[in-house]
Amino acid sequence: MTTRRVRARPGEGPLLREEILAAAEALLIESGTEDALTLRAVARRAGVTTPSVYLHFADKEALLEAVCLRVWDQLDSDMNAAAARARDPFRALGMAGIAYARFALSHPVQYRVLMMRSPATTAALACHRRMVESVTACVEAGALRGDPEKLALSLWAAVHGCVSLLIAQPGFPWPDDLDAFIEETVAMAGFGAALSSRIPRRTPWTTPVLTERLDALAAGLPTR
Amino acid sequence: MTTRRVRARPGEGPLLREEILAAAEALLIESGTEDALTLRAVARRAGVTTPSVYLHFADKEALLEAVCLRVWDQLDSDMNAAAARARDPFRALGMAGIAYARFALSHPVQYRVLMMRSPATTAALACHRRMVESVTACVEAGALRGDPEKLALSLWAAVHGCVSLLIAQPGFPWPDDLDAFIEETVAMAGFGAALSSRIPRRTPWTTPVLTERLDALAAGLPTR
DNA sequence: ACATCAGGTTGACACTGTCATCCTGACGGC
DNA sequence: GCCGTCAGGATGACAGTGTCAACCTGATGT
Repeated sequence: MTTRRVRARPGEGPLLREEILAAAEALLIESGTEDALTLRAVARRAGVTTPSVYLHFADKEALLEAVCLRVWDQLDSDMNAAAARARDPFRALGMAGIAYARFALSHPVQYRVLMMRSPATTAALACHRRMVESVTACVEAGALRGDPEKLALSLWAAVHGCVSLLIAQPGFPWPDDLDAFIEETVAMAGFGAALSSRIPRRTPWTTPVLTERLDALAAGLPTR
Repeated sequence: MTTRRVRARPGEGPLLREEILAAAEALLIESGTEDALTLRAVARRAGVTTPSVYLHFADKEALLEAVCLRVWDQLDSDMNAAAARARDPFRALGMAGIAYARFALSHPVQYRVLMMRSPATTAALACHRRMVESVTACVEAGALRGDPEKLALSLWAAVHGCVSLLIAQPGFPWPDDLDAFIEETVAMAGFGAALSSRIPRRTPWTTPVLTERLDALAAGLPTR
């Protein structure tokens, strides 16, 4: 214990909490993995003994969750800002999806901890709620049809799967242009929701008919 | 160490490897989480001392990966069997996607370990390769257009995201009918790939036009 | 001056992955 | 029948982990 932290004065207790969070966040970002987040390393970095962490966090898991939730507020404002750049609700939905992916890739450790572990449901609920808002606007505008809750779930799953694989499988031979891949996945999900929500399940469509209609539809769209 | 395992005779060395794998798999399934897989628990269950595990596995991570890879062979045959139930390639693609989701939900621990951790890329490669095959058939049949590799990635991402969220967020308020949710997500991805692959990026489509065309397309499809 | 209590520290416990070292029993050669 | 050899393990130990009960300490209100 080389440099010991000066003791907080009474009433300034929560001050240490912030220092611990900052130390843990730095450790997480520098190492790139949550395995490096040991209580001893965090305490040493905060200039405090190990058990002092328990004065502000119930256990290691609570600390880890608190650290990762720290960046989560930015997600909502990111998605809002991105959606605001398009007045059309359906395009705004796509913008929000791309913003979601960018956010996840900007905070890979936090995203993995909160979304790929057992119960970090509060963060997941925030994601879903935000999605439902954008989807509801699209339903009201007529771009999508059906239950916004379920539509949002499927759309969310698609973009989550994209960033989830990118984060968890860095050794995979991903395409060179990741931005393009993300955009294409978001587009697939959006167009898919628009089309699929118009086709009742158990509809006896056949692939040749579908192919012909899709070709006709695409041919009728304006080209740049 | 109550019941000690009878020692294997020379030449029967790999026999213990299977017993360790079986013990580890049982531990994984009974507990439902990989945290319960400690080397001591595995060794005790196999009737062997702890360091003996190192005779057959480099370290704990290698054991965990080997255990989870044990069920992975079934995925390929599951998807093949499901795809074979439809002669149409595009419907077969959907069947394969649903089979993928069912497999993942049947082996949640193994799926999480192999797909939501840092480098288990061999399993991911197997998934992707299998997807590319189904997608290639759809491209040749005209249902999808574009690069099968990228199309497969986006489709895979969608279904992976779906099961990934279901596995990692069990506390989330999911819809009652999970099968329907999975089918809808797969349908969204499939229809989305079909439509999106026909619309070049940066196409200046507008939502009202798109909505009108989609409604017309859906109205022209046969009803049951 | 004194009791009080927030804000820590000390020391320990059980448990983990991992390793160097040693033992043991079956086999082949003579 | 005997012995060396080597695969197949067992022993004991080490450093590191999360966690907790017990203790200390210094500022503050009175």
